[in-house]
Order: sequence, then C-alpha cells, then structure tokens
Amino acid sequence: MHPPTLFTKQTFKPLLQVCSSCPNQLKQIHAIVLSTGLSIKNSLITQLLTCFTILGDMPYARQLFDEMHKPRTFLWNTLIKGYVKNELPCEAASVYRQMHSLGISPDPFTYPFVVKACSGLGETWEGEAIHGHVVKYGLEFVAMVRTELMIMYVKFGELGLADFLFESMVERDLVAWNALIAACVQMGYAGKALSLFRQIGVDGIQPDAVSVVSALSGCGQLGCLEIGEEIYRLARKEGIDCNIIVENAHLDMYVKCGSVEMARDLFEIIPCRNVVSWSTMIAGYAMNGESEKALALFSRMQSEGLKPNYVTYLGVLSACSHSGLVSQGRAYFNRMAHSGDKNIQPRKEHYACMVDLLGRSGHLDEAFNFIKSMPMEPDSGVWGALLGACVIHQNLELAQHVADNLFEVAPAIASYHVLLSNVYATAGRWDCVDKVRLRMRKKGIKKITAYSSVESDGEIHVFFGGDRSHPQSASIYDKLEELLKQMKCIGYIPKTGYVLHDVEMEDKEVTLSTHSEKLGIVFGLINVKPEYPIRVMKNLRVCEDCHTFSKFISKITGRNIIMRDKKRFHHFRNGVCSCKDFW
DNA sequence: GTAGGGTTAG
Repeated sequence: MHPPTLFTKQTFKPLLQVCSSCPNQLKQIHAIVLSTGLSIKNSLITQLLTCFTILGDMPYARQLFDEMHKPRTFLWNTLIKGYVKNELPCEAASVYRQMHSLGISPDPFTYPFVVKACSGLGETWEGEAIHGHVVKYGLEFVAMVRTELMIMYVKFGELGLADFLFESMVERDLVAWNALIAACVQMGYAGKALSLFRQIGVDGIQPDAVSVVSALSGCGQLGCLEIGEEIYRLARKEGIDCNIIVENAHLDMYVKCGSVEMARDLFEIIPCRNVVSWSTMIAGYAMNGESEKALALFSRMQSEGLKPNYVTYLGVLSACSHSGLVSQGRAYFNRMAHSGDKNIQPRKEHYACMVDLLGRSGHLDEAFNFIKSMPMEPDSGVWGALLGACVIHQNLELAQHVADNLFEVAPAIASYHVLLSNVYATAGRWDCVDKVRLRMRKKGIKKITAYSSVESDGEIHVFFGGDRSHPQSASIYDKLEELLKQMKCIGYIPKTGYVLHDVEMEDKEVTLSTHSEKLGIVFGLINVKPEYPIRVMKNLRVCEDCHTFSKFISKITGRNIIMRDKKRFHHFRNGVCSCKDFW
C-alpha cells in the first residue's frame, strides 16, 4: 500500500478541524506525516503551530516553529502571540530578540504583543528599548501599538508618559480610552481611572460595557458606593448592554463597599449567574465576616450544579480563616487536594489562607509543618501569613526563623519588616526594633503611608495621620476631642503601646489619637446623613486602638460604621464589631 | 492569514 503522494492543505484542513481541541490527536497526525518521509509544507506546520499555541502547548509549538524553513514575519508574530497568551512574557521577548538579531523585519502586527510581553516582564529598560524600535520602524502612530505602549507605561508607573502617548494619539478610539482606564484601575490608580471615564465624551465617544466594568471596578477599589450606583444607573439609562461581566463588576462593587445586603439582593436577581458571580458573593460574605452564609452559599452553588474553581475555594477558605473555623478549613482544603480535578489543586494562595487560619487560631506548629509539606516553594504570602500569626501569638523565636525565609523570597516588602519590628516591640526588644529600622533605611525600603478615605456627596475625602489639610479640619479635631472625652468616661483607654498587625510605623509626631481612620470616622459623623452608615476605607490594616475607638464611637453615637482595611471588613454597631475581635 | 480594552482571587 502506498502512502498518499503528498499531504496538502486540503488533506490537513478537515483533520485539524476535527482534532483542533485535542493535543494528542494533533501530535499523532504530525507523527504520521513525518513517518511518511515526505516534506511538509510550511503552511501545514503553520496550521499546527496555531492550534498548539491556542491549546497552550508552547513547547510543542516551539518545536514546530524550529522545524520550519525560513519562517516569515507572520509566523514569528504567531509564536510571540502564543507565548504572551500563555503568560510566558519572558519567552515572547526572547523570540522577539532572536527575530531582531536575525534581521527579520517586524510589521505592525508584531508590536502589540511584544509590548504586552514587556508589560508582563516589568523590565522598564526593555520596554523603553522596544519603544525605540517602534519609533525606528515608524509604527508609533499605529493605534494598537500605541495603545499597548500606553498600557505598558501605566504598568511601569510612568503615568506621565502614558498620558503623553494618549494625548498625542491620532485616532483616539474607544478601545484606547478603555485600555487606559482599565490599566489605571488594575494598577491602583482608580481615581485617575474615574476621572478619565468622565471625560470619554469629549472625543464624541460613548462609553460601552467595557468602560462601565472598569469604572465600577474602580469604584469598588475606592469604596465609593454612591458614585458606583450612579455609574450603573446611567449605564442602564444609556442602553449600555449590562451583560454578566457588568453585573459581576456591579456585584463586586457592592461587596467592596461593604454592602453585603445590596450585594445579596443583586446576586439573587442576576439572570445568568456564572462562577464569577458565585465566587464574588462567597468572598463577599467571607470578607464581611459572615462565614456561615459564605459556606451555605457554597453548598447551594454545588447543589445547583455549578463547578467551583480555585478562586471560589479561596473565598471558602478565607471564610473559614476570618472566623477561625479550623476543622472546616482543613476539610475544604483536603477536598480540593483529593478532588482529582487539576483545576482546583491547591495553589500557593490556598496554602497562605490555611497558614493564616491555622496560625491565627494558635496552631503555629501545625501551620509551620503545613508549609514544610508544600509541594511547591512557599512565597511571601505564605511566610507572611505565618509571620502575622507569630505577632499575634508573640512567638519571637518562630518569627525570627520565618522572617529569615520570608526576606529571602521577598526582601523589600515594607509591611513584613514592620511586622517583624512589631514582634520585637511587643517583646520589648527595642535593640532589635532599631536593627529592623536600620535595615529598612539601608535597603531603601519605605513604609507605606497610611490613609483612610470616606465618600460624602459623591466625593472622596482622604485623610492621613495627623492631617490638617482638610477644609473642615478645625471642626473635625474639635469633635474628635469632645468624643474622646466622652469615651474615656465610659471606659475607653487609648492603647499607647506598640500596635499589633502590619500597621505602619507612624511618625513620632503622629499620635495615636489622630490616626487616619479616626479622622475619617469623625468626618463621617459630621457629614454623612444619620440614616446612612459611615464607610471608612483604609489602605493598611486597622490598628488595635482604632478598632476599639470605633466600637466606642458606634456605641455613644448610635451610628453604624463600616470599615474596610487591607484584609477585611469591620462592621461596628452598638459597641460590637462583626469580626468578634478576631482579625 | 495575523491586531489593541472588561468581572472573582493575589
């Protein structure tokens, strides 16, 4: 029997269509063709290459690429795109460098992905070099290239350069607006993102669902409920398609503003809830300390036939962690590990969650052994969780050991140095505290300045510790003094000793009584209508004294205070906090 | 023949 005389595009096309989602079958086809000893046309390898990049088997795609005779620019582009889509920016950049050194001319389609690879790499010099190439080839005004360059500079924190590229864009279309807004939100510049969102109209362009998603996400980040509501209402009025992604962003905005009830009501009426909606709601309950509801929702999700993913499990474990449900946490973790489903095998984040749960509940040894049992290298999140637990339980010896490991994987994260310093401080080891501070200064590690923000009448008011820049400062400080007096009469004692948790080391002149969250709360008391809760958002963890202060305030004023810190929500009502003082 | 923007977690 003779083999087919020649494999052509026509032979392959139907085969590839049938097998395009199955890597093994594709590989078999490739092997059969090779075994005939006939030469394979580049166009056929091209089709295979595209299939494998989509399927995510980049090693095989690379092998195919290397077999090709003089691949043309289009194929280099395909390979680069494959690496970027499979989150391998390093490989993508290296392919581009190879292409460049071989003198292959790039085309307008080359750069969007090369630039995206640079954003992912985070190497500023490399990004700037690529920008140079773009200019050299005269491609800087190609809209897609420019848009990607703009995103890259936002990711590098070079907002000025991003602005310049945006302002001087020839065809500044909706995608360019959306790209810039989304990049700003993702990098934590939500205020800038919202101000851009408001300006979209100046180009005579209407925002679409993508713009609204980013804007809502920005509102969640800032904790501005009123602005978020207004944006959603307008989107509806303007007839913008409020698809499931918009609704999920809407839901997330409620969650991040601490409005669990509003989130729940919305969740119940979202038409086509998907795994993101369920995960958001579960995590929302978890963050707000309603662990029973989170776990009940998780059961309901499964009984409705929806498959949880690894993010869903993060919500479940964090629910356990925020409420100290140790045995349940262990059970959920084991369920993941033994599920046989590779999509929900525990990742580093799940280990970090478990370490947090075990450690804060006082099982420090178990937490430490748990880390040792990890099948992958623990990252700073995992070690950081244990260090946090060491601070709470004042285990100096373990803390030092943990810190050694932690600083090896993450030497420059300020909050971890602060945590270690707090362990020493609590133990009265001021010599060691000084050493930590000295090390931070030597390495140029700057502590993050704490601030709190409060929304009032659609505006965000930001307060730093000891801040007197707010126009209402005088009345805020007067009211604060008056309240402190009242509180002391009913038993409030300022905790002037060293604070626990990863709270910033305040400058010496910033006294405890003027921490940013206290100023925020008092501002809220003066400005927020009595029927509404006061929502305070803090960029770091709330300190112990401010936590106590808030409980007293909620008691003496009868106001509800919702405080979001770096990790969770605290709902203060009538002298009690929803976290039950376990945080 | 190929192309830029969106939601959960961290």
